Amino acid sequence: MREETSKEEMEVMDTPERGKNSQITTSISKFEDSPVFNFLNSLSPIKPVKSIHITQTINPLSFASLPSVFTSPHVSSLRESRFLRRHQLSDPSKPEFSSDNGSVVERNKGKMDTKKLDEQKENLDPGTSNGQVAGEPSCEFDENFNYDRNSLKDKHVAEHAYNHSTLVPLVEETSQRQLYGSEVNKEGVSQIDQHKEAASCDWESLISDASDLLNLESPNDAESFEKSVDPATTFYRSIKNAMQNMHSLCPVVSGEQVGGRSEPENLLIQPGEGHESMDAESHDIIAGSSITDPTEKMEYEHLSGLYRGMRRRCLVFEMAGVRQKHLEENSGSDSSVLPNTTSNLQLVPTKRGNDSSCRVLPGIGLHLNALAATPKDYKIVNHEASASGRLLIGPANFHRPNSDQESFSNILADNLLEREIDTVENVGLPVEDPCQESGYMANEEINQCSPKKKRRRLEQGGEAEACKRCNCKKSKCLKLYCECFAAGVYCVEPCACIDCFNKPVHEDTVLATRKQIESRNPLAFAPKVIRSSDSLSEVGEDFTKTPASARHKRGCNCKKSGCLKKYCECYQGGVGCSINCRCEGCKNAFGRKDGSGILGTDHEFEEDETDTTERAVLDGTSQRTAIQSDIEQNMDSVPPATPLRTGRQLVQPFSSKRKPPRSSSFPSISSSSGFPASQPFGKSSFFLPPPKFDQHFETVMEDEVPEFLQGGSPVGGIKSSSPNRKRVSPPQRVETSPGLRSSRKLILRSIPSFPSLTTNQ
DNA sequence: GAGTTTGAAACT
DNA sequence: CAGTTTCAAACTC
Repeated sequence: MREETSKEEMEVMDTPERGKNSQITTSISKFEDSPVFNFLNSLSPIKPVKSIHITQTINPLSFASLPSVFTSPHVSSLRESRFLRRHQLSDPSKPEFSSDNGSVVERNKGKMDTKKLDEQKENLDPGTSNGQVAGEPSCEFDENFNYDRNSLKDKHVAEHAYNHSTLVPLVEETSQRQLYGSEVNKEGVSQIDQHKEAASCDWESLISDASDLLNLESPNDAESFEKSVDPATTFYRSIKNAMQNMHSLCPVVSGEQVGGRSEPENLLIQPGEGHESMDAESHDIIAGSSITDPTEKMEYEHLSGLYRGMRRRCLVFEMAGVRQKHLEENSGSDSSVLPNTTSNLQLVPTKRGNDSSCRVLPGIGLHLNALAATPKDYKIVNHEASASGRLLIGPANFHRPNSDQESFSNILADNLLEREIDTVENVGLPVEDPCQESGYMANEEINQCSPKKKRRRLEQGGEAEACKRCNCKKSKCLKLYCECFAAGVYCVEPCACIDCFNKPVHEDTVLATRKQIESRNPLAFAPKVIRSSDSLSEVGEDFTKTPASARHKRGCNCKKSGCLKKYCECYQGGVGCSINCRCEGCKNAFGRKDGSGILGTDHEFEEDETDTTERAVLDGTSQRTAIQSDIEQNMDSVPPATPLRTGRQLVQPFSSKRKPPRSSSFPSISSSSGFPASQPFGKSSFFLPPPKFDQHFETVMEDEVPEFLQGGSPVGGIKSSSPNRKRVSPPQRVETSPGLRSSRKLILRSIPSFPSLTTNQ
């Protein structure tokens, strides 16, 4: 097993070393062929996998890594990954490294000195600074955990390296550097300590840089990184130089050679490393590989940010009910990778009321919880729908990176879309970001820890969640009037609500209320805006389209606003009006009901949704169609049916498939967040709500997960049921519209299955 | 910051 | 299902 992992790692490392890998594999194969090996194999149920396995294992590893990421909230997977990278790879070239270091340092010390923090804050954007600072606490554990892991790994590596520096093919200079460093350390413990100290110091100094980097997000900060790193960097450099010299002297060092020689050693070494270390490495490697590209890094960051944002409140929400389970489950599921993280999250003391959100993390919102609860679901969701991932926040995040790049890409695309949308909005529409970023940001960020505002936006849900603040005076924040509640998040300090019951303290009440609402409208907490992943990815370029691609499940009922103001949920969600809308005088900039809008016809939307849903579910395109059709059909009959996702089932509580009134629309986020039970997909939770852009995200997110819902297109179906029915009625399915719809029809036919899904609830 | 407008949510 | 009321956000001043 280990061997495989090591191999995988090697592969991951990719680059020139592959040749090595081949060699290694050969050696391994020899090893395997040995009588002893055979004997062992006979004893062990585990069949010896040859080099081939490696590839497979890699994936698993990646997954494992994901969870870790997931677990770490604020810091977000990114940091962790980065962090790991650093330690393991200690790749100076990467700017992130510095940031990671910073985080690491903090971890080590527990917390940065207030002064340092302040400095960092100053350096950082207000939003980011807040997020980091606030968020750090929550993340600390995770970070620490990672740190430990890294240290462990480093130790292992060092040892191994020491014996067989060549063994570690990892590779690249950075990795080599570490190895060398480790070797050096071995030579003298004192040296090691010194190095560590130096490193720590560097880390600290780096932290600020890291924060800056984070803000900047510029991938190419190697230079800055180095500068910032000074001590550590210098140290590594010296080591590196020495290593290079060594290499010059001894050709062996090259990965290939190493692989050839040490194969056996490698095997041993890896095994030696604890699972954790393995995971960490894998993570690191993965991260490294994934991150390698600046663009990728960016994406990563975005995602992480989103996740971060998402986590906050939603998580909190669920904490109440689910927490315990989640904790257990999470620990269990994630445990492999991040057991600590979960605990960490929980542990993370929330500084504020908001903090509760942080706490929540562990619990996650109901939706989230549901997701968390069922790891399987997670995976599914993740893979299938990025959206779900969102809700899940954690999960989604995780998955994306490793397993589903597609989802990842989708997410990224979503982000892009959001951005685009922003641009669009700039053009005409108002952006809500301000709230999020400005006011909420701080709080939210704090909770989330994620510095990046963008992410927040992206995470509609997150934003919504994060940013959302309510002002409820009479509803006690226990009705959908309350944005927080609707989003499935607890109210936080920023909220100006009166007699608020939407707090962790009143979990029972909140949950009960949610159930009631869901009983009425299963989709009440579902994302309001559904976006088809397809639309995103496909549309991609045309942000104009993108908005259109997404739709409001229910549709709006605007009469005076012309769907040009936030009063309009469609507009607010950054999506065009669709057939489902009953609006009068629709002038929605994102797309008019009549189809005159940017996007074009509602039909498209519908299609998109269906597509998205399908995609989310199937990944496979071909399947999609079938599935979509099914889904759509289901939707008609049933809500979103999310057959796919188990979560859906939960989500769908709404008994009546159709009925789900509009609910289908709800903010995915909310749905997720809030009432977890119903919608596992929490995904939506991320995005959903209000947020305009966020919504986009949400929509996106939703697309994936919600897709189910959508798929459900249900929206339409649901819508029909919902108050808006009028709009709905036309509902999509009917297909008044030409071409696109026709497709739908087909889909509907195929559908039948759904009902069962919906039935679950 | 107060008041108005708006449309969703909730209620009948 | 339709109509009305309630509510809080969005908006305006």
